[in-house]
Amino acid sequence: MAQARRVIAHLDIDAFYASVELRRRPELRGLPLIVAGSGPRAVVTTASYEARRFGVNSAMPAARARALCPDAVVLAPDFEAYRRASGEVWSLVREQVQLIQSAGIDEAYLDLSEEPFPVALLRRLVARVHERTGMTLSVGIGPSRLVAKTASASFKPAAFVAMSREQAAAHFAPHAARVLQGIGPKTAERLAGLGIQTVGQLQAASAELLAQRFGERMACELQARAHFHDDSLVEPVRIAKSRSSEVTFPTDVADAATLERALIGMAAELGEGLRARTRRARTIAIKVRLDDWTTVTRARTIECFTDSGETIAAVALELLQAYGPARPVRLLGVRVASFEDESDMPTRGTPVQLVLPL
DNA sequence: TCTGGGGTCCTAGGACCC
DNA sequence: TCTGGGGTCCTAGGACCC
Repeated sequence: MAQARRVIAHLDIDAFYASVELRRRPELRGLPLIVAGSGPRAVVTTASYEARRFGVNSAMPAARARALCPDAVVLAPDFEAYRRASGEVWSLVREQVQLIQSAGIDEAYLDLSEEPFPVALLRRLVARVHERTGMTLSVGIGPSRLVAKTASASFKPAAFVAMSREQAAAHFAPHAARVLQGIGPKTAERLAGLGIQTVGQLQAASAELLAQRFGERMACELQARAHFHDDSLVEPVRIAKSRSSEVTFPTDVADAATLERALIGMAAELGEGLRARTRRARTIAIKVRLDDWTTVTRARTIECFTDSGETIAAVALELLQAYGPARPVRLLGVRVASFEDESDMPTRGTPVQLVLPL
C-alpha cells in the first residue's frame, strides 16, 4: 500500500575518522590530517577538510597523499576507537528514532514518516550528538533515500537540507550525473560517450538510446534516478549474505606455501566469525589478484553447510591449486556465502515446534 | 607515487529438470 | 530422431558503495 507521506533522513558523520582522532588530539585541530596505513600499498582512509583542500581524498594511495600535502599529520587508523565512537553516536540517535538503517560506520537512513515534527527532531538530534560526542552530523531530508542522501552528500559538512523530489530534480540538474548514487566512474564514462554529462541531460535523454546502450532495465533505473524517483525502504534489519577476508601483500607473492598459509589463516578467521554468529555456509570462494591487476574468482558449493575453518580452508586450497596462479599474487581472499536459512535453524532457547500447513 | 577491505547487486551463460 | 521453453541452481565477472 502506498504511503501518503514519506520522510526519510540521511545522516552522515563529517570526516568521521579524522574527527575521532581530533577529539583525542585537540592540538591537531586546524592542521591537515590524514588517516592512512603505513604499508607501501596503503590508501587514505579519511582526510580532514584542511587536507582535502590539497586534493587529498579517501581511497587515494597514501604515498600520493603525502606528496600532495607534505605537511599533513598522518595517523594510522585505529578501527577499534572508530567503532566505539560510532556506537556512541548511533546509540544517541536510536534513543529518539526506531526505524534506522545503518549504512556503514558513519552513515544511516532514518524513516521519520510517522514523526509529527521530523525537522525539529533532527535539529535536536544534531545538537545532542554534537554536545555529547563532539561529532558533526550532516543531514539530508527528503521523500526518499535518494533525495536525502544526495542532499546530505552535496551540502556537507554540517549540512541540514530538506528537499522535495521536484526540488532535487531541479537543483541537481546542472550537476554531474556522478552525484547520483549508483552512477560510478564506469557508468559516468559510458554516459559521457552518449553526450550525457549532467543529471539534467540524463533526465532529458532519449529512453530508446539509453536502453540501446545499457539495456532496458538499467536504462529505466538510470532515468528514474535522474528524476529522483526512489521508493526503496529503510530496512532496519539486514541479514548478511556473505562474509569475506582478503589481504593485499606488501609485495607480490610467488611462493605457493606463503599463499597457502595466508589462505588457511583467513579460512580460520571466517570459521570463527561464522560460529560467533551461529551461521553456516555452503559456498566457499577464493579471490586472486595478480601483479598485473587481473582478478579471478573461483567458487565451489558443497553438499553440507559448514562453520569449520578446516573445511573452508580445504576447499579454498583446492580452488587455489586448481587455478594455479601463473603470475605473482598481489591479493588473496576467501569468501563464504549461501548461508543456511535462519528459519531452518534451531532457535536457541525455544523448543523446535512442528508446524503443519493449514 | 599506482590503486585497501568489506560488502551488495546485476548479468550472462551453462547444467539440469520437467 | 529433432524440437522447445521455463525454472532453478551455480559460477564468473563487473560495477558500485562505504
